[in-house]
Amino acid sequence: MIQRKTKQRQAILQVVEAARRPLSPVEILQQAQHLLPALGIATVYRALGTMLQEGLLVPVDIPGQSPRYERAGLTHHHHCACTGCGQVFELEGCCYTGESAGIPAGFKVEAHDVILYGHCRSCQRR
Amino acid sequence: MIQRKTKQRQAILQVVEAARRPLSPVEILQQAQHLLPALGIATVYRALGTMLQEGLLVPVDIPGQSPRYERAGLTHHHHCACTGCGQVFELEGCCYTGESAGIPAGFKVEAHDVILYGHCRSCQRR
DNA sequence: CTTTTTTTGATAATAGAATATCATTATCAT
DNA sequence: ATGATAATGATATTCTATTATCAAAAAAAG
Repeated sequence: MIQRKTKQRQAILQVVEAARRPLSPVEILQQAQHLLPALGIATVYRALGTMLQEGLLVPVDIPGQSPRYERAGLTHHHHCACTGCGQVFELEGCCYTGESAGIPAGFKVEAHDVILYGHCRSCQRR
Repeated sequence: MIQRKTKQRQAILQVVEAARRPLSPVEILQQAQHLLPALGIATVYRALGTMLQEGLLVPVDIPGQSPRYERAGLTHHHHCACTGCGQVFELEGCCYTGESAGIPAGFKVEAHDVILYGHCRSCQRR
């Protein structure tokens, strides 16, 4: 699969790398359109697909929401999500010890996720 | 909203209460059809909706999957999900201490979730 | 600059889950 | 048992996210 260097992909990557939080495809589209107003949503999905394959990005899944994406290679961390506006933020570090009771016999844990839910500052007043 | 006692709702509630793990709407449909073969998916969704409102059930959200449901009132716990077959299992207790670094200023944490991912015994051999 | 081939953007198509519709059936109060 | 009305089941519809299509534009190579 040959990859050409296009303005669109550069803009998309730039937006994701500059973000301090994981972004959804639509958020990426909107922010990248500040750089390239004609950018289309299909291009965003295509770029996300190849960047995932290339290992430049990783998905961040929050239940009930479309997947977010953040740049790969960040130190191990988790996220918190605002129930009001849907924004997702990064946390630092991880409290998970690797031990849990009740794991079914034979189940091999390979990954884990911790998500905090709440309301962000702007959504407090409701 | 008046609630009549129907065979369908009894079967649905019975299936959820008997399950040792959270079930998706389709899983509930399939298992309840062992009791009531003519049961339709619309009835399952309707029953889940009212049972959620009544507080009989609570949703269990796993990223990228349709929501599961389990009976309400269980002690605080979390879940693990098999990446192979998609089954979700209950864990016991909770390791989350309530402290996390990097919470954005003004963000008020109201809930949290911990999910372990891996492969269950039957999905090991692949 | 020209040619070749990939990428783009607009939009149609698809897929999956959840909801709405409505004639029929079942429940409940009398 | 009967009548009023809620619930059901089959299916159509909606909704939303993602993918496919294809002519036009852009990138890379010569």
